Amino acid sequence: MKKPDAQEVGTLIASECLSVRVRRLGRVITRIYDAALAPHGVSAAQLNLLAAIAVGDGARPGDLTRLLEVEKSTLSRDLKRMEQLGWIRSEAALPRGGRIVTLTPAGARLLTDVRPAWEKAQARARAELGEKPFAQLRAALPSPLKAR
Amino acid sequence: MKKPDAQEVGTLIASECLSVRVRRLGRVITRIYDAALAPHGVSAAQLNLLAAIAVGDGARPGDLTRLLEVEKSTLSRDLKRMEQLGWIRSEAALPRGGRIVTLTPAGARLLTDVRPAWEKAQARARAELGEKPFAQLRAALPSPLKAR
DNA sequence: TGCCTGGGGTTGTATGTACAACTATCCCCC
DNA sequence: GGGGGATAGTTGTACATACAACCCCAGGCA
Repeated sequence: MKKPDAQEVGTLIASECLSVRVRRLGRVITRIYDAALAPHGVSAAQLNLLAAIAVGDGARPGDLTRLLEVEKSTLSRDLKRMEQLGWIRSEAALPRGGRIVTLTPAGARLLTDVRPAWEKAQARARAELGEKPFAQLRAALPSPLKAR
Repeated sequence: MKKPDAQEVGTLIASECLSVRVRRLGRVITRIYDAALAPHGVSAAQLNLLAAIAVGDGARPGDLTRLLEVEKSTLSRDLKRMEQLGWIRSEAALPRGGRIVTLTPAGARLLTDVRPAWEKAQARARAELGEKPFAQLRAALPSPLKAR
């Protein structure tokens, strides 16, 4: 028999831990967007990245890591995949081997094509969460664009 | 030049998309908990799972997939790893090849040992987010225990 | 001049995650 | 008593993610 202590700690964490809730939400939300976007052959993560690149019509990888709070090694591989898919292009341009990433025409087309599916996912997420939690969440989480 | 359209859609998604915000938050939060828990050799995801198992002092995998909203194949592999680490045990017990997963003494000890580090992470997350967003988030997201 | 430092990027390795396909069981019902 | 369907789990494959360890190059500085 385990010490009853472990059960208490387990209950505490299961009910109070922020990472439990946030990670669970992430799985649910990601599934919704992935399902809606699947017909276009793009994932939620990839669409996030495409959008971030489109905003400035070209971005430096360092900006993207800060904007999306993603590790540089992760970004490196994600960009490589998207480059192989023909959605983006990366041009060596700056001093220290720095680069600039831009959308290809195919990437730009994908982004506009996908918009209805994205709106469907957004609506679906709102419905699943409920109107009120959706709004609370919106209020609690800063838009990455505002964030810096 | 891309059509300006793509830039508009990109900006719309970057600023309005729920998955962008939630996934970004997930990365930030996961990093905080992982860092705090690292000295104990346990990840945020593993602690979440350990806690869920501890709550009922034993659970069926099917319950865990619903509680954590995780795919059964994901759960299968995560449990396998934790079993190899000696934290849990899984006993064949029920009808349709069903099993019951319980903490080992080592798993129970880990859970209690890790509590201070978890509290540190929780405090750190609150500080990073700010008092108000933290509370809003708490209110918007149901505790998985309540959820069903 | 030659070294150190720091920014920018990739690669090795491991985990977390999902979907699809497959296997194994049990249970109901004709 | 033999399907058929529902339930439970594993395995193949691919992507998202992170940390650590590297490599490259530009500038400062002794």
